[in-house]
Amino acid sequence: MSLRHALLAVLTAEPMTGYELLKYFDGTVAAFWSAPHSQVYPELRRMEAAGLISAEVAARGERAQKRIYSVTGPGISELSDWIGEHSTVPPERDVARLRAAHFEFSSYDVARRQLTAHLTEHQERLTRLESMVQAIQDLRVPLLRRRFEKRPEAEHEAIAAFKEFAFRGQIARVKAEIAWAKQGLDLIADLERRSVPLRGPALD
Amino acid sequence: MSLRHALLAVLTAEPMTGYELLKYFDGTVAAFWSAPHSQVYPELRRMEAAGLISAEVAARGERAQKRIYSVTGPGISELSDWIGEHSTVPPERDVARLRAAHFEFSSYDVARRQLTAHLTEHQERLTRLESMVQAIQDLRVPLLRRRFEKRPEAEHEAIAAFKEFAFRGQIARVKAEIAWAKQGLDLIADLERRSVPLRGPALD
DNA sequence: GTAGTCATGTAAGAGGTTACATGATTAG
DNA sequence: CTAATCATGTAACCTCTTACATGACTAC
Repeated sequence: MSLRHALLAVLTAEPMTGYELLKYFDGTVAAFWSAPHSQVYPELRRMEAAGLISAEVAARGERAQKRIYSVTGPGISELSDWIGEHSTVPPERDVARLRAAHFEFSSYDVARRQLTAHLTEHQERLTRLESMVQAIQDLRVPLLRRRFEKRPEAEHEAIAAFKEFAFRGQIARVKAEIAWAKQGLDLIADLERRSVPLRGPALD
Repeated sequence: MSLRHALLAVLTAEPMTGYELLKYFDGTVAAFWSAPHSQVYPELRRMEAAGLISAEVAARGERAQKRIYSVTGPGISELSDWIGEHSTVPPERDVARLRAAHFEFSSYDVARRQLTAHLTEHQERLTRLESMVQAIQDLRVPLLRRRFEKRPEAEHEAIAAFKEFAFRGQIARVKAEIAWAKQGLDLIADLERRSVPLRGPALD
């Protein structure tokens, strides 16, 4: 149940509404975790019921209201405990790899299209991730600035370092995917040039 | 719905029972996809109902029976179509990274323990994956040999190449994880040596 | 006989996706 | 006045996890 901890983690930066939280889930934090609003709003209610966060009902305009959530003491403890928990790596479920392992049921054209899509998708991801790391270094990340405001200056270095470290992990991963896709395209080019036959979708 | 295609992919190698399929899911194929038996048996029944596989009921001993599944023509088509389908990369959900991004709520000791666990877990994976690649190259993989027996020799090269390629993708990924964990341990050593304070789980 | 393997299920519940749904506020 | 944004829900459905359950066969 990590959605809960992802939400807690964001809320430790500053109190905010579910709606604002969702924007961070589509932006910065999405690199590690994301969730649709249909999952976030009910979870926030449950977390409130569990005492991990508290809501302040504020007015927006004349009639409308909004709930601004803050992390409570028990919420911080919960987050802290979770950081130290032992967790087994979840079983692999990788569609791209499963496909690639059975490209012989398709054609060189189809395989090339899949790998090209994989490549461009991860190249785009890489660009986003690298600009995030740059933004962390330049202290241009709003959420990070809020964190800094709440904590003594001596702690700032470690806070930023861990964020950057996490993003560097994602960068390493997408770079590995990019290299893999390129290798695959090379492999296909070679097999095709040498006219190595594939099984294809032939009925039997 | 990729469980279905993972099962189809394995069954194309040779007809087998759900039980045997599960062993492959714990062995070779587990590097890309895995599922518990409680998910596999019902799915096989559904696939049979959909005409993608057919079951031959065979006797085991005097009283007991078993169902040996084979992929049908429509099953091969389904697998082939799926190879070419466009699929969006699923949203990231990475507990290790989410944790690492918030290590400041913990202690250097706890962070080190998490990263060490990450490191050793992926080192073990690496060993397994590398021995799998070796086994593919030496043609010591039973499932691959069955595939070869069913296909003309000219196709063997591409079949093996795609399997190896897929495993190399997993190897690249775990190597990236290993490097990341090491960088994290270095980072922690440096911060700790310089006595950079962390927030810790302090209640506020 | 008994432990290990072969073989196959059901079911409750957690977590996640997708679609349906509503309404207020604000900027142009 | 109208479109975009703010704000929050419900519900059906699918996938996956975990636990409960059963029984035959085989080697010792």
